[in-house]
Amino acid sequence: MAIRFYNTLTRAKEDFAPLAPGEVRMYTCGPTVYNFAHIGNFRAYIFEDLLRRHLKYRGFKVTQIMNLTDVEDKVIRACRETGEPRESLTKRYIAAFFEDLDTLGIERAEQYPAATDYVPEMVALIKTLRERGHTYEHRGSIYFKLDTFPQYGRLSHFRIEDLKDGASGRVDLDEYDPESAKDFALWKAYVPEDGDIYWETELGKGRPGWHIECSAMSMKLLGESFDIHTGGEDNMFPHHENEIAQSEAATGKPFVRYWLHCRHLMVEGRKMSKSLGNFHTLRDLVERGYNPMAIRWVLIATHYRQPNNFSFDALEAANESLQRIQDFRRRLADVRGSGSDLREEMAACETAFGSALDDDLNVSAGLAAVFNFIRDTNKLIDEDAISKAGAAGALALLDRLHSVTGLFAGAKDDAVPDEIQQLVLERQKARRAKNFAQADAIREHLTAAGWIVEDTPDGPRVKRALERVI
RNA sequence: GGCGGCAUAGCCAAAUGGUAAGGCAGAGGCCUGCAAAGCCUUGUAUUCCCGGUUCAAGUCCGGGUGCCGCCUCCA
Repeated sequence: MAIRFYNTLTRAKEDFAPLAPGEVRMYTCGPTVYNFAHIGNFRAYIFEDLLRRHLKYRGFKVTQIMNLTDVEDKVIRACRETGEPRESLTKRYIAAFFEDLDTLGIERAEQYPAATDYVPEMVALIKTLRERGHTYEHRGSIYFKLDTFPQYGRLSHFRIEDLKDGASGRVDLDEYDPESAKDFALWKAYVPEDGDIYWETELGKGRPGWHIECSAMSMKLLGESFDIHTGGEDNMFPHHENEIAQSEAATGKPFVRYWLHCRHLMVEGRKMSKSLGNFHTLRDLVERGYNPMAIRWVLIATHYRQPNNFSFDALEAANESLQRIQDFRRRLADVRGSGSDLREEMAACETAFGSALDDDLNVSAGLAAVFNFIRDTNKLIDEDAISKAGAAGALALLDRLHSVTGLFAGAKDDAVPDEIQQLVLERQKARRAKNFAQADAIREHLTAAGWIVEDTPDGPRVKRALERVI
């Protein structure tokens, strides 16, 4: 069955076929590096991670580009307020961003171009637009003239005349320069507030507008037409709409074939906001002792086009689910007997999982397939009806599905320290002597140290308790 | 004011118009010295409310209610 994606452009699920067979070129809108990213940002990055991983799982060669916006109003404001030079400020937050990606097990894109490294490309693109009559100048800034691009609004399904100037409250219309508030800046003339953040170019002294970087970098690195472009739903308008206008007006070619947008994250049923006190950066949660993989689970387990309700109850549930998977892996690793090689069960699981993901990344249905497999296989393990090869195959299956979801890894640190092992042995001795009081005391001691003992027919098994809330 | 989306059990969350997956939590049981893990059983689910279409509606249509996103630089 074909892979299908919901394309914002057509508002329908479409069969996916890349321009070049076997190769997918995708551009995923990245962070503005003026602050630590919050978990809402990471919902988008994890959705994009799932997308690239599933495409790879399906055999595509993936080239993913994610931009780093290191010059933009908020960056400049942060520099002005802190007095820190732009270079060092953005460098710090870029480093933090990559740390966060690692924390959540997000695979690296092929390239992370920074906007400031592509100023010449942006200038060239703006010059092309100027030559083609799509721009006008106003007080040294260069704007895109929307009425030269009649297709404007095709992605967000907005009609220009329906847009209400300033309705978002973000623009002070009295101070707004262009001929129409809907025209957007390609190049912004230098103002004193910009400090030392400017470029001397053929377009004058100033800096690029926000939207132009994505057009310039994506077309430079992926070609004038490419397969997939993603972002959060808020990027649909105006950012992506403007990218389409800039790119297609400049090249005359279709810019992007599949536009995928993910819905926002809510926290405890409300929109995440500082004033509601439910605003969380990844770092906050990790510092508070939450398991990063449980965070990944919560962020990934809801279909990307559904609003995802992040809650601490859900985080706890995700932690338990991870524990269940790790226990399952441990049981498989201990299988020694003979019996079923699980061939049919594994095929059924992987088929169900794969077709769920093929269907617009329906990860919830995919997880259900995995849990069904886990339950059925656990039953067989209880009955001692699985071969060693079958258990090894099941572990290999989990590894394959892990490559898509990043959720099915084994326990990170299975090495049991000698002193813990010693206590386990002592406890076992006490149990053999029917000295259960002592055995239980040792067990409590182990639990306090973060280790859980399970008595099995093959003897005691010790595992580390998963990280959880402190 | 305009455009778009969502509402499924205590929580999280799936479901080509064909009779409501899965996870977590809770309850009972098997197993266990006791646990843990695992398994079994367990949720009358009025699928937000009111109408309608249909042999059949969580799903389609209309009207409410609530929430979310966008309307110039927020994933």
